[in-house]
Amino acid sequence: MLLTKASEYALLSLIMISEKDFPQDVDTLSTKLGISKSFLAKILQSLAKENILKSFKGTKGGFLLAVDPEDITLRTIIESAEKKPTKVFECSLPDSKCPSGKEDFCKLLPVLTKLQMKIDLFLDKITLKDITEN
Amino acid sequence: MLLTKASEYALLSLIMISEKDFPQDVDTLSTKLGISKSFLAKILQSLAKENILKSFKGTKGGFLLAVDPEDITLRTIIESAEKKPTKVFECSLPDSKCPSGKEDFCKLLPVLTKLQMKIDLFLDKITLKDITEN
DNA sequence: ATATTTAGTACAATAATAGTCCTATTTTAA
DNA sequence: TTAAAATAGGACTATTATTGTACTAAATAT
Repeated sequence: MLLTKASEYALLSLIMISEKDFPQDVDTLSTKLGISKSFLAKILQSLAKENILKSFKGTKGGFLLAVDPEDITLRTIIESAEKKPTKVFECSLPDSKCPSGKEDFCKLLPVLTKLQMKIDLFLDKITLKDITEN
Repeated sequence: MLLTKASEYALLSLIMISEKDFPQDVDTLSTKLGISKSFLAKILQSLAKENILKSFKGTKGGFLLAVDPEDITLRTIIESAEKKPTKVFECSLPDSKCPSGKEDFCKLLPVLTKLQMKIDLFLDKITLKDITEN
């Protein structure tokens, strides 16, 4: 699976947060989604660290979008939630064992890199606005 | 990560197997790749079960391609190795908690389904022949 | 016959994901 | 100015998926 629950929860929270113009707190959000409060808190904190969300402590605190929905791409959201880029594949063999043998390039890498590029392009093109509007 | 080592090893093995016209045994293949013999055996057995490979027991036994390289798609190989379709995402929330709320559809699903379709299309289009020839 | 090789299953180890818990800090508002 | 409400952060635990091992059975070439 390319995306984990961290991304799922991040995206669903962002949809909910973007609908309001006052901060949504983790307790409210996690209750609405029916998921763990602490886990969601960690995820939203990651999004805040990456400047997708602005966080407010204290009473009436919570999370607000830090930027316009059209400036937040799916890729940014997902990479922030997963705390690493979403990779199709990572070669695990040492060069010496690559069956490409004499030829000094891997036969697999070019095709999988092409797929990676397609995915990245897609995730870069879709913004939170695209998801929420309609 | 979309692909696990099972797919990586499956693909690399298929590249090697397709280069020979006599059966390649697991011991030889695993040694060449520098990976676990039993693990690779299980993977190749999966491929045989899905009729990607033909297996031969006994002395001089091993694995051979069961069909022409141009008839084996990346998707078939990967799904056989992973023993399940490669999914971008699987919704884990009950409908009642989906923040799409009143509207009875998920805002996330359409966009992620579109990505899934793009990936599937790509994996269906590439064959083992495309990978091996160069 | 026997050595070689795949088939199959049950098990074990490791790693990634998902989730919990506690304490500290900040902020609002009574 | 203090109490309550919230995020911040880190350490820890639990669960699940991946990766790998071990063993036994079945088939086959020589």
